[in-house]
Parts: sequence; structure tokens; C-alpha cells
Amino acid sequence: MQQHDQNKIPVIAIIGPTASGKTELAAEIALRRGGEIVSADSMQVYQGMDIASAKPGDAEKRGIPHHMMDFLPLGQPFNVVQYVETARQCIFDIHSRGKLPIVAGGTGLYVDSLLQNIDFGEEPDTAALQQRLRERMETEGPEALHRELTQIDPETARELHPNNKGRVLRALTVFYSTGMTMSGRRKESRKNESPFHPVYIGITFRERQTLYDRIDLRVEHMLASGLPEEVRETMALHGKTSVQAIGHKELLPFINGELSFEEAVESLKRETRRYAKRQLTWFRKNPCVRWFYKDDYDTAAEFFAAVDAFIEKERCTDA
RNA sequence: GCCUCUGUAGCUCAGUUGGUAGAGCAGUGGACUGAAAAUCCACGUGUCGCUGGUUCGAUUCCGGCCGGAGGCA
Repeated sequence: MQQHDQNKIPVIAIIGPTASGKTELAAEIALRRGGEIVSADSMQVYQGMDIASAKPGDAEKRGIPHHMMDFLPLGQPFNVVQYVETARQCIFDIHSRGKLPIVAGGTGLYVDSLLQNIDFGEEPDTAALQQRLRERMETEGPEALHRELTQIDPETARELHPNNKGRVLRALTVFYSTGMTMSGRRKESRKNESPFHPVYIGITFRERQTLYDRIDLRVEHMLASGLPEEVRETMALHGKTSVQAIGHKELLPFINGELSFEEAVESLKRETRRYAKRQLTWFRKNPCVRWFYKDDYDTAAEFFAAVDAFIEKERCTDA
């Protein structure tokens, strides 16, 4: 299948939309093959967001060490760069102890940036610059800044719709703070070959409705497990990254009395569905993923066996 | 039982003075390099409730039937 350099660290990557069963599969594979899990999830890093982020409890972890999970206070911002920095150290560490690193999670940008060894480079503090650009966006309008980007970096400008304000702002910030264009930097970021040899396992379903039914069930389960209480307890603590958490974002209007419980729950389910769809769009473009359709298997045991057999085969072709 | 209103996209509804119809939401597809559970883009054919009639032509007008809402008995 893929060319394999003996010097590279083998890594299993388990990806798929939310509520597809990544956590369960990862623990199973870890158990079978002596692995440890590296979470690739932008919300599981936070402490105090156990229910909304569907963090595995002790029973689900099955004695397997889980990394990149539950270590950051809600008020702290978090981003890909921090993720890649720490997660790659986790992988090296797991490998050095003779264990198999298993990256599992739904944040596609994190998984790919980590395994493709994206180098984000150094960047000075840009807070003041960002603030200035944001103000100009307000007064001059998004089209003006988009035109400005066209002068600086036509390639990136062409790919960004003027309404995508955050990205336009970001591209301008990169240029004014480092002197490099966004497109130039993207090319630079792939210069170093990845030290990892990933085997991508994707979980999906033949029928989209099957996934959506699972999402509804999971949401109901979260509500029964005390999601509203979790939101109440943490609402004052959120920082700019953690406020985005699906589950908290949608229940807050209910807690503040702006929406009925039913309306808030409906919106929570809808946003989770949309999130799952975006995740699928992201992962589908990766040709390296070997997809497993979960609804093709009658039992979980058969599904696990099929995935495990595939991993075994990959290992043999490598040798 | 009678009267009035009503039945159009998965949902809420608009519309056609008769020439087979369009919004919002839902949904689908896509993009994605320092907030990514975020951000952004694109996509609108459905027996116009059923059935007769008038008409060159009916979702539109008329009759009947069926469903829903309200009013009077």
C-alpha cells in the first residue's frame, strides 16, 4: 500500500464524525496491540467539560493511558500549534516506551497537522496588530481588507471569500507580523518530512440517518448525565476557545431563560449534526483513509476484528 | 348538522387577475495552516389534498369528497 520508511514511527489514526465510536474503537485497538491513546480533540483538552466533550470515563478507558485530555483550565485558550507541539512529544514518548501510539479524535485539523508534521513557524505577539485590523474591518468593511490582501497575497485572497473575515484577518496578520505571505508560509510548513508513518482508520456509516440517530441518542444521554448542570457550573469560567463547545453554546440560552429547554435541545442536536457533516467533509478529502462502514457489521466484535485484521495486514506489508 | 377559514418543498408559509410555482428554516455538497465543536461558500421539481366540471390550457374558477382550525346550533 503506502511506501514505508523503517525509521518512521508507526501511528494508528482513528478518525470519523462525532458519535461514531472512535473512543471505543481506540481503546479496543490499544488493548489488542499494546497501545496508548493520544486524543485529537479541541475540547477534550479542557478540565470540567467532561460531558459535553464526551470524555471517556474510567470504564471506557479500560486501563489504557489517554493523553492530551483533561489538562487545561477552561479560561485558557488553545490552538493547533499548542496541540501539535505537545501531542508530537506524546507520540515520541509512547514509542520510546515500546507502545503503539494511537491518535484518536474528531478535530481534523489537529490530526492532520500533527501527522503531516506541519511546521507553523515562529510568530511574534500579534494581539495589538490583530486588534487594529479588526477595527479597520469594522470601519472600512470586509471588502476593503480583502482587496488589501489581493495586493499582498493574490493566491490566498483568491481562495478566501471576503465574508470569511477571520481568515482574511489572519492572512493579513501573518504578513504584517512576519513579512511572509500566508501562501508562502503554507508551502514552508511542509518542508520537513514527517517522522510518523500513519495508518488512517475512518469510521463512517452507509446511511447518514444512522449517524444522526446515534447523535440524538448521545445528546439525550448527555442531558440525562447532567449536561445542564455542567453548563451552569462552568459558564463563568470559559475562555475564547472553550466557549465554542457544542453543548455549552446551545444550552446557555436555555439557562439564561432566552429559549425553552426543547428549543435549546433541538438546536444542540442540529449543531451536532452539522458538525458531524463538516468533519466528514474534512476527512473524506484524505485519500489515505481506510474507511470502515460500521453498519456493515452485525456486532461490535466483528467490526473490531475487521479493523484489527486491517492493521495486522498493514504491519506485515511494512515488514 | 349549518356557516366561515384552510390544505402548495421535510417544516412554517408566500404566490399565480387561468399559461404547471418561491422564500425562510431543515437538508446536501464543498473550502479549511495560530479560535477548527470555529469560520466561510454553493445548491430550491414539488402528484400545488383527492375527484369531477368549465376551458385550447386548472395549482388558480365552479361542484363534490376527504383532512385541519374556528364559529353557530
